[in-house]
Amino acid sequence: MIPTSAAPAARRRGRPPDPHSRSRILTAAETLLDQAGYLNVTIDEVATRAGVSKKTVYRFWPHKPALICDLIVERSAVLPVPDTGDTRAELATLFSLIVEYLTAGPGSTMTLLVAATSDDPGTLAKLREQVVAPRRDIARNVFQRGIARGDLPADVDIDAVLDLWHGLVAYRVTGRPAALPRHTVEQLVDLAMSGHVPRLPPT
Amino acid sequence: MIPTSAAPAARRRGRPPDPHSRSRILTAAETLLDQAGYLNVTIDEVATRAGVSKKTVYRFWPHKPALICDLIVERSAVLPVPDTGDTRAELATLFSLIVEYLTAGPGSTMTLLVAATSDDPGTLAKLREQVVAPRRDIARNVFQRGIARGDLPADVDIDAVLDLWHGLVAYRVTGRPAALPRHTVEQLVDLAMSGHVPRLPPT
Amino acid sequence: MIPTSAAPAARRRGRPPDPHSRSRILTAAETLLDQAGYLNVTIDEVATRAGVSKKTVYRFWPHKPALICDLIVERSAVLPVPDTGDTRAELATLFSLIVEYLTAGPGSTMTLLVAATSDDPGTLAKLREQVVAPRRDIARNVFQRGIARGDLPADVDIDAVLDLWHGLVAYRVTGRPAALPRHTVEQLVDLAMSGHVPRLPPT
Amino acid sequence: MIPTSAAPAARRRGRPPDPHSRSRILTAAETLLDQAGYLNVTIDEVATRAGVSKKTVYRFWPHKPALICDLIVERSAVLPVPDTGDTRAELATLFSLIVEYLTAGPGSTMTLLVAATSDDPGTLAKLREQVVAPRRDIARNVFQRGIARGDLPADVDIDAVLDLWHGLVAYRVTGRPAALPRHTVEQLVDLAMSGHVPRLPPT
DNA sequence: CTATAATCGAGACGGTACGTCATGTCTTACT
DNA sequence: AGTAAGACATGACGTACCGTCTCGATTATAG
Repeated sequence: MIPTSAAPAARRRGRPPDPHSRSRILTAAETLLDQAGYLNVTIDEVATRAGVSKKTVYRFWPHKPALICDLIVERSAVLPVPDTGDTRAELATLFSLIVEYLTAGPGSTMTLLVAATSDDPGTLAKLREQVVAPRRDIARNVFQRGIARGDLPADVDIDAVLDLWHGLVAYRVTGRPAALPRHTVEQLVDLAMSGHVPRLPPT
Repeated sequence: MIPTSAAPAARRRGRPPDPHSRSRILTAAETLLDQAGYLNVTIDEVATRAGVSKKTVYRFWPHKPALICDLIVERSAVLPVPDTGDTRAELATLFSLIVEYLTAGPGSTMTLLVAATSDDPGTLAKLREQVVAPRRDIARNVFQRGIARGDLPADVDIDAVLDLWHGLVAYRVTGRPAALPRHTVEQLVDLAMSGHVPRLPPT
Repeated sequence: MIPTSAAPAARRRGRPPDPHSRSRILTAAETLLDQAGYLNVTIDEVATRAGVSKKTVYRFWPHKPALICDLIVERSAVLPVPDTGDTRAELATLFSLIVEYLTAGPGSTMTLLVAATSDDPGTLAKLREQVVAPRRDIARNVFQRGIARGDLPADVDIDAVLDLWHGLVAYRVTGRPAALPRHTVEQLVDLAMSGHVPRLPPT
Repeated sequence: MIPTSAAPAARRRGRPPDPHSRSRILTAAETLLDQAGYLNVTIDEVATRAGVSKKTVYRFWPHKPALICDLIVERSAVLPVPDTGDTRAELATLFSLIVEYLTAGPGSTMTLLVAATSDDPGTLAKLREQVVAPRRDIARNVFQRGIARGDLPADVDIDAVLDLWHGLVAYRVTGRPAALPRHTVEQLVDLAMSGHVPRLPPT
């Protein structure tokens, strides 16, 4: 057989880390999370399903919440809301992405994870910096484009509006399970378009 | 008139459960919950502090989540929003009660509790019927009084408005920690007063 | 005038104890003992099977070992070895009664009960006074009749012989389960008849 | 010659059990057993004293009786009765070792242990195979040496004699507490030496 | 005929041990 | 060096039995 590997310079010693492990652990954790819920995810079970030892899991993450946190970080695709020139359409897109994220996507675990991590500021901070903040920036951009186009008042309290939207969706998922009808979503977008939303205080 | 008196109630036998124990357990659990958080509440510790055996705890509740559930049920005082004739003031009162409930009150444990109960539909149902629903009814009344007075449009989608408000507060507490400034609250009340909120679809 | 009934014996007031309870409890305990063994006998279960409350059980006996003790006491029929004039036949009868008692009768629990009661001198004493001692007296009589008839040496160490016999049977039941063949029993009786057994030391 | 070497033994993986733990647990259990008796031995306490977690205890043994069983197995030193050429002296030594074993040694727990294991045939079998049987073999050898030397009849029913001896001692310890005087022991040895003991049936 | 007093069945109670399980760390042997 | 297997300390879980203690019903004597 032909000796492949053309003398890779600066040979590292020892067995190289398995690049697949990390993602296999994340996949296993995700499956379990969906099936059993956060509190029933077991590191033992994750390791078994990933065909990996617990040691390896703990090499990548210091503890369970950190693992779940990363799971959410990596699975939280950035909000794809292209600049189409149509402010109303962009807001509608944004809203439906929020719904999808919090309903079926990784965001549905967020609330719970945050609750379970309430005594672990580090993981909590990471979650906010790497998941919440980037998404919020994108969402904010959508509003700012609308303001720039003159479609939205300049003093719209963007964060308040986004928190209202996120909050509504999240609450209908966990707190008081109920559907979110199409027309309610459209009304909320219309209210934003017409400026009937919280405004920033005059500086 | 037919006296709809219920059946003779099938005489119970044996020593009745000590209602004293029950409330002492709940009190101990509440203290622990406030001090250490849901995940650190221990049945052993609750029993010890209540001066009660573990067996007695498990006689009243089948497992930890059920205990905490009852704790929240009993401690979730009904929303006291008296009919003052002033719709705007009543809405403001309602909003601040929501804030208080979700920030410092029993509502702050709800998320984790709901998660821990995910495989116990009974407890979950109880939580919703005895805590969420009654509070929602009271809140709805405040809006209906406003409608009756002509201060609010008849087709306000009350549940949507309340979910928006609850959601915003909950999200600012857990998901994206941020203060909820006074003026934002007032703007939200004003928007409701002016009817710039979701409406029910025409039937 | 009728003399007011000489000494009405201080008539007790209140509901009289149910005379059946005691024996029904003993019967239930006996059944359970046979089925599940001493360590698996539960007062709860005994009470349930006897159709009686635990309170009633504890009215008759202070604790579990005492109940089992009484069970053995009452079920240990006195050794019926009639004086037939035939010493050898009487010894054989005695031996087979010992075998029956320790193998299938109440005696089979004795060893265990004694072990379990090792820290309860009171119950232990009762057991010895009311069960072991009376049986021993009868057994001793059989030997003394043999001595009186001149069939046995006067200095036979009766207690040693009886302890040898009891010990052998008990050991074959619990310590080293094995059958006790007929011919072994006969040999032991023969050895006693021929005086080849421990003797009392010369006083 | 065929090398009867066993299979390559299917290489075990993972961290091997710490043999240190095992013996420390046994030591702790032994201390507790001596101090408090079988029924008062607590796995929690054993684990604490051994500086070991309960889990570790349950890794080695499935339940308490199994632990105590192993304790007795390991602490039951084989009967040291050297071949001195003097049959009578050897029998006396054997008898006194039996007394010591059943009086102060591990044998005194046997009864309760056997009872506690009544629904676990495996543990029971182990107890008999590894404790009772080896001791019996040694004891039997002493008699067989005596037979070979011509000091004892060839058809002595060794097991019967040994069961008589064990039974007597055990009975005087538990069933009918009484001293076992020196002269009684000597008489029993003499009876064996003179062949006045049960014999095997002619085959 | 009512008051008093005891027993009864049912079962809650404090205590204590049980045996199981999850977390996060550490060890061994293999690659 | 990195890994899979898996033992380890810690500590909560929920269950079982013991012996005690109510509760309301029942059943007798006493007045």
